[in-house]
Order: sequence, then C-alpha cells, then structure tokens
Amino acid sequence: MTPPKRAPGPGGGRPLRADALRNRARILEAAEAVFAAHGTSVSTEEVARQAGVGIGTVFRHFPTKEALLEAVFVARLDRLAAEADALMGAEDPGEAFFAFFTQVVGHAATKNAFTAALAEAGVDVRATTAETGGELKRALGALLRRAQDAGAVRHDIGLPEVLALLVGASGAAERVAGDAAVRERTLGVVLDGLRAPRE
Amino acid sequence: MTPPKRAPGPGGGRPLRADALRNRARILEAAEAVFAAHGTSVSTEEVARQAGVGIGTVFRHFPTKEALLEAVFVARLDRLAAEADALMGAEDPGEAFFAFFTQVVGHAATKNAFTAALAEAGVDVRATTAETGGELKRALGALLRRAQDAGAVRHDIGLPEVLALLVGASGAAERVAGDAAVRERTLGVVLDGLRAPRE
DNA sequence: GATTATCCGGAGTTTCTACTCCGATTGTCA
DNA sequence: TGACAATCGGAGTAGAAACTCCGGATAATC
Repeated sequence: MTPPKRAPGPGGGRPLRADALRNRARILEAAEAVFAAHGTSVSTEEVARQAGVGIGTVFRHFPTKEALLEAVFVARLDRLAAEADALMGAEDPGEAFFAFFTQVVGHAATKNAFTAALAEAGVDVRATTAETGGELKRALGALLRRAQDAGAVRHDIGLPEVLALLVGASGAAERVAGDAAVRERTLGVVLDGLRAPRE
Repeated sequence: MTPPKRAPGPGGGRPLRADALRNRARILEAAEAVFAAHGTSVSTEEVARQAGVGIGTVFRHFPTKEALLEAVFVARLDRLAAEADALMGAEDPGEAFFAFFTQVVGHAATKNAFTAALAEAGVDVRATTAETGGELKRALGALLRRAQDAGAVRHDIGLPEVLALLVGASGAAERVAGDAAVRERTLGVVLDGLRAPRE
C-alpha cells in the first residue's frame, strides 16, 4: 500500500482551498504538540480539540490515525534535514557533525515521545521512512562524509550506523530527561565513540 | 499506589495451589513471547490463548494489564541482574563489563519491543523500576566499578549514564536488527566511547 | 452578488479490549 | 475417598476510540 500520495503540499492534484490548507497546518501543529506531550496514544479527538477543528476535518485530511502520525513524523524528519543542510555551511566539518547530533538529541529530550512514535508506529512507518526520510539521509550523509574527510569522525562507520546511534541516543536522552548533566555525559560517550581514534 | 505486593512467589500470603502456580508461570512465559513478537499492544486475550488458559485466569493473577506488563518487565530485569552477577566472576573486569553490555543489546535485537515496552508503559513503570530494578542496578553498579577500577572504563560516568546507554543502545539495535554487521559496528561505537581514554 | 464545488462539524456507528462474575472444575487434606 | 475451598473458564459488560455521513457553512469563480 504505497499510493501516489499527491495529497499533501503542492503535489499533483488540485490546489486546496484556503481554509482547508490552514486547517491542515493547524492539525499538524496540534498533533505534534499533543503527541509530544502525551504520547502517540492520545485520541484523534483530542488532537482535533487542540487544533480547534471538528473531528471530521482531521479524518478528511488524514484518513487514518496512522496517516496523521506519519505526516507528523515526516514533517519532523524534513525539519531535521533542513537543520543538517544549514550546518553544511559551517567552517569546521567535525564541529558541524557533532553539533547536529547534539541538536537532535536535545530535541528528543524536550519533545518527548518522538522516539516512542518510531517504535510504536512500527513496521509500516519504518518502511515509509525509507522513502520519506530520503532528505534527511542525504543531508546527514553529506555532513558525515565531510566530517570523515576532515578526520574528525572514524571511517569504519556509515550512514546506517549514524542513524541508529541517533535514534538510540535520543531514546537514552528521553530516559534521563530530568537530569541535564547526566544527559550531557551520556551524549558525550556516544560522541567520543564516533570520533576518529587519535594515532 | 504501591501495595505490599506479596502475591508473586513465596512472599507472605498463603502458598498458591499447584495449578495456580503452573498457570502463573505459563502466563508470564506466554506474555513475554507474545509481547516480544507483536508489541505490548496485543490483547490480553491473545496472551491467554497462547498460555492455554482462560482470560479470567490471567486477570486473577494479574489484576491489570499493566500489572502483567510490569511482571514481565521485572522478570526480565531480574534475569539481567543474574547475568551480571554471573559475569562478576570473570577474570578481566573490563571484558566482563563489555560482555554484559553486548549481551543485553543482543537480546534487544532478538527480543523485539523490549525497549518499546519501557517507552510505552511510561511513567508508572519507570517509577516502579526504581524499586524493582534495584537488583540490576546493584549488579551492574558492581560490574561498572570493577571495570573502572581496572582502568577499562572511563571514570567520568556513573550508573545513570550506563543505564541510559544500555537503553539507547538496545533501541538502536532494534532498528538495525536486520543487519548484524551494522548492529555490531553501532554497538562498537558506544563501547569505544565507554572505554577509558588512552593517555 | 449569485452560483457552485468544496469543505466543515460533530452526532452516530462500529469495533475492540480491558475487566467482571459465577457455575463448573480441580487440588488439597483428613 | 469424601468434603471443602481454591481456582478455572469464558460469556457478558462497560467504555473508549477510530472512522463515517450528511446537512450546513464557506471560499472560489464569473
């Protein structure tokens, strides 16, 4: 089940009416906030309430709760990709790479249940990610390669390992969200592990 | 809500009847298998079916689904603690520590949804863990201290950081469960980060 | 400003699942 | 072996949440 999916944004179908576009954005925003605050198991009705729209409106834009989850998730990935792109202009490639890692993990500590969403949504989202996460993979891949070329990051790992570590570090950060010092030291361990060994 | 909880095992109440004891064990075993295979959102009825008992029996032993989750979770933690204790006898303290880390993460890659259970069960379980996970904390703490004293693990981290990394690494391993090589390299990064810096 | 296709709202439907209750069954003990 | 209490089994209950449907409202077009 991977339909053409021309619905969101200026894809291929017909342009959405102004109010429809506005509501769509509101719903996405509210959904991200609500899911972050109370986990992805909150009812769609709660999302609708927070967005200030009727429940029917939510289901018209996102025919399934899973579709809504996926949309929130994709939006988040795209934002991360943009952050990575922004860091491509930095002087020090190593610093840029580690800064990105730190940023992402920092978000995870605040925006709770981001990683949980991954785990919960499960297989389907994971499969989708292969396509939709393309932007992030591209941007992060570039960041990684630059950092490796500069000798700041070890050469025996690739994008899959970095992505896995990103998810893992985010999960770890969530568990120690309360203590910033612990969080920092935990992240430090991962970052040190990523550095190129000094010869 | 933290009742005396004398129900399980030879606690303080009255000893359970033989069949009750047997069913209790069956339910726990089935629950762990089912949750691992299909996530913690499977119905209690499915657990009962797999255990070969009626649904009423499940709810008599575990008055709440959350109680069942917690029991499975606690059993798992206790088993991990036992593994850690077993490694205390090893010659090389550093090797013992890293072996434990590797074992736990290996389990996570196989026994899916272990980390997800943590995230999903949320606050309540996390609070409970503070008590029930005591055994694991003690055992892992000892393992860590020995490894640090032997100069195999960096000194600027403590038990909280190690626990967070354990959870994080497990989560990362689940995401790359398909590719053993990637999983190994990812874990390698974390382990390298844990090692004491060579001077 | 009138017309029309589009979109909104939310009560109602369906489905699912945690949990209860009590007659039937089974282990235990004298 | 008989009597009793503990336990089992699963149909039934209550509640929640995903999703539908259509009359009313609203934006686009001329």
